[in-house]
Amino acid sequence: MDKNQVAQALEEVATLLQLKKDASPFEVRAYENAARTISALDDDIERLVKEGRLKGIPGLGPTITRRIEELVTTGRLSFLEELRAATPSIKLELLRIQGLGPRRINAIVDQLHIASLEDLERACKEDRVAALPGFGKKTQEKILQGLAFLAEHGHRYLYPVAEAEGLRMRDALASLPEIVRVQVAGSLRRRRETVKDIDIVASVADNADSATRQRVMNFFTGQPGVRQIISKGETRSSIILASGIQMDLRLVTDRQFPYALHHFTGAKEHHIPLRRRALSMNMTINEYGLFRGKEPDLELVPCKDEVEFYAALGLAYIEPELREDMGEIEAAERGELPTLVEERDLRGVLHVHSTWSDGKNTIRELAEACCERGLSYLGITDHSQSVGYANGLSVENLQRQWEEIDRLNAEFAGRLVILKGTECDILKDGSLDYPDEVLARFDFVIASIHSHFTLSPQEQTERMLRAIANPYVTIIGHPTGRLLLERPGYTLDIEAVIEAAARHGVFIEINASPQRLDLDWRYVRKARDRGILIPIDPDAHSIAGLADMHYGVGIARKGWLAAADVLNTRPLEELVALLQRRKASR
DNA sequence: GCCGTTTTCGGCCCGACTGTTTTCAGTCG
Repeated sequence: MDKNQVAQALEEVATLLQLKKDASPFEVRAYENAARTISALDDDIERLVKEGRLKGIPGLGPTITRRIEELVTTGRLSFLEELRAATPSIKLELLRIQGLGPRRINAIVDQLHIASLEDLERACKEDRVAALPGFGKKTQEKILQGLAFLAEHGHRYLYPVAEAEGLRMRDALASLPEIVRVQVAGSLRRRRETVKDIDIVASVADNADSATRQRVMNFFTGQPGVRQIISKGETRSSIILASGIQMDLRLVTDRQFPYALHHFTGAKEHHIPLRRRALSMNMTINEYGLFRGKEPDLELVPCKDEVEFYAALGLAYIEPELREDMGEIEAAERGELPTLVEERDLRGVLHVHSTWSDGKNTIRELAEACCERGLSYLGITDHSQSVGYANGLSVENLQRQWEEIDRLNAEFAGRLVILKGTECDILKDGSLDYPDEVLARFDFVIASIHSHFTLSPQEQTERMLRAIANPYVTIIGHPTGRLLLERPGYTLDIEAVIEAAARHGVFIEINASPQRLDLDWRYVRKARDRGILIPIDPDAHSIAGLADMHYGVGIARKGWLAAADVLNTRPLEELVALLQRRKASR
């Protein structure tokens, strides 16, 4: 049993607990905290349990420690099983409906004997929900809307969709004379791989009146493409856009802006320890300020931006991408946060498809586009021979492609170097899709899985480990094969993959395609800690696809990567040396 | 359920908006 399974069980306990009628919100939080604590552990959970070292970890008291020990040693958690047995599954389903929390869910299910979403819809239409104490017509109508929304948009959005909407609204608001500062906040600013809603924070002058705020809110809710107004006040309004995504605007005075921006950037998990820290320093944090002292003698600690905000708490500035309660506060305290990689640090690209396989542009067109982007090398990696659907290259066609690359390199000399690469399939048994004598002739080899997704976790891991051990493999492509919001990755032991890659000197890519963003940022940091250099690869199938590097950089930053941790920030000579060192070591 | 250099009991991050109320509960972020 690994720590993620333990964390998942604790999270499930928290979810089920809050649906109990006499639930204590603090008990719920205790399990949520414990789940986070466990997933942040560096040590092996089974060893910690065996050696009795769970005790003393902050956040794990006697009860939860006992429960974890039971789970790890027996593989079962009786407390969780009791909770599951006592909680109708419909209550869990209803949690996904906006506006329905534990209290209302209990009232609905227990008093109206609702067993399905269809039951609930019928109860609403028959006015039985509105008749419940504490409910009314409007609540019932909201529930109906929530049901419809869940049916249509019960999912999250890919980062680029949300980013485009967020920037469009930010720019529209910035054009208003009433607005002093405006910025996108929330999970979008933290560059999460998917986004549920968009938060925007804007400021008006410190002396702005109510009418000014109303004008801004009218503008916001009156934008083209607003499908529905969920709520509208003078400091907060929520809308649903035509794309189905929800957008919230928070309006504050300009003096409050840095605090509000920080507050609405989150993550909630980052705020909780930060506020605890503030309290220990005789300060309190809310969205309107950082205050010293206690009520009623609160004194604002002036901050003109977030840098000063963190400084007031004795911390180095924490970039939004890092605000996930993954150790960033401790690192900021010690002054050990990395300087995160930026797009302009990238010197070249290594994972690009051309018309030789399933790409839309010729190598020449791609090379020109790279020059325009100021890049100095381009790795062409068309698919290998067995990938029929993607027009994979036979050995014969490879030879012709290499001749073309040689000609183009002569033509582009001094501007760009084109490297001969391949995205070579990892076959079912872990062998590669070209013979060794062919692999030996590439400048570099990306090895990827594109078939047999349903092998057992053990088989899939062994398959991947065998590929990593192949001396001609330079980079592992999209290591889990996930497609965000579509399908999970193939099940394999990613920690074992990282371990093997570190041992063999193989790089693991961040596939920058916004549908993939694979390696996941949570593992990027682990790979970095094991000394693995990470290429940020666009997996471009066209010139436009080169721009996806932007999303890969976001994930690299979330994974704490500095420029030095990224393979393709290296100048050409250094990159070639690194690729050859790998060759020489076999 | 966890925690403690004011506390082993009584706190636990904090505020906006909505709707059903007539002073507040529920939900959300």
